Amino acid sequence: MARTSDHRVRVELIEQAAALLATDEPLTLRAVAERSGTSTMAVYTHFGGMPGLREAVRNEGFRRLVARLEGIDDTEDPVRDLAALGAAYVRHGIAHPHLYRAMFDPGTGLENEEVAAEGLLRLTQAAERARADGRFRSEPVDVAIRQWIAGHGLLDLVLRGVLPATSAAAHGASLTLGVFLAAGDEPERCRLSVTEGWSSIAEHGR
Amino acid sequence: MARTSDHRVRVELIEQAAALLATDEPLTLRAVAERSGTSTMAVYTHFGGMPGLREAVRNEGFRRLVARLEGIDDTEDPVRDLAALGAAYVRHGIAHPHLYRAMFDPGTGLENEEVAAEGLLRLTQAAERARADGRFRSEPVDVAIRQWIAGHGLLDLVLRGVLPATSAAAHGASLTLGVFLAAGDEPERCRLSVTEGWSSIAEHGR
DNA sequence: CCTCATTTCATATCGTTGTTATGGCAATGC
DNA sequence: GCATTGCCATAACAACGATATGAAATGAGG
Repeated sequence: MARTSDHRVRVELIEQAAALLATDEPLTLRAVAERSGTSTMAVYTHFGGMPGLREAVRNEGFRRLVARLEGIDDTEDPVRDLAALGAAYVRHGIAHPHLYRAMFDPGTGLENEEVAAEGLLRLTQAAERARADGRFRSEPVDVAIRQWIAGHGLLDLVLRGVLPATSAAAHGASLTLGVFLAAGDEPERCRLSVTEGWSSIAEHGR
Repeated sequence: MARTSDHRVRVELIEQAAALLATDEPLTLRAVAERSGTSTMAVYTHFGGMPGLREAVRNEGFRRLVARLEGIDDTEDPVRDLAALGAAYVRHGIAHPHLYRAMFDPGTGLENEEVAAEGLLRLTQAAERARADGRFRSEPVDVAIRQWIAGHGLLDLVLRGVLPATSAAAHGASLTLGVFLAAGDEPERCRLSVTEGWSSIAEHGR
């Protein structure tokens, strides 16, 4: 076989596709090929077609998001950590709107289900620690899913322009607080943990 | 001018477009024209093009959703009513997945912003009553927005197939409970109101 | 070093999509 | 009764994704 491992073209195509999305230009087969310095056939040899390329971009988006979440370190307050993970999720989405939008666009989703589950696992682990500490009574995975739902709903409405980005922090913190209260946490401690967890991310910028 | 008011073709086009979406067929210009018994130009005379038709379908979706919400009658428990509105929202989206998806698909959104605000107003009014009864401390419109965020996030993830539809009720009720707890309601009363409000809708079917 | 199988991609073409141009037709206002 | 005006059928166009075909490049076996 010729060229066993040399994805230079492959990663270039993904990169240029993401660049097109980031600049609001329509993601078209010919545009990606031209900007990558190759021809349209390259997309077919590497991804089998345009849907394959889109899926590759989507997986790249999930990878970056999970990497971002894994950059959040545990502290002795798991509720704070879970709030910090939710805040990082929302801020990452706002910082990379087109990539986040692409992550939830089309079709199947085999590989990205794995990496999405990997990201959700991180939330679940924090919820498990919170339950071990006696602060949550609900099933940890349910708490994680509900915070994901809240973050995704907030992000989706903000990125569609129906809610202003300036209100994201207030709504996000309040929703997180509600999820934790419904899970059984004590109101005062909970409010403190959520405030800490959410503000701990604010500095990071993007 | 010929034929001052006769939208027969207009509503037929919208109807057939919605029918295409409902059967998972691709919404294409020629398909809509053929199924409506007319030609492609009709779409341009009535909607100015394909985006205009899509927007008309979207507005129709909003109208139906708001009509559904306005079918929820007030009781003496505003918290229960607000929960019932959220439940109706989620159930309606699950019952009409393609229409709900179309509502949040493309671009501008002038007219539908009005009708969307009209639907949100209904939630806000219930939250205002809850605040007048001393059960909520938060700003009513914020409570309404947060329940909308939760419902939309849940609906979006369910309709994309990442969450099973069977789990929608449990997550929806828990998220609603959390929003109300974060707004300041008393836990026991709140849990009762949410349970009542959510189950009051179950019978209605679609 | 030569050959040959295999991968990769450049060119050309096709089917389908949304859009525009053109003209006929029917209904309305004077 | 006639011109005007809105409505739509027909046809052509541009752009898109997809496919066919063949040339160039690469690595393995003798």
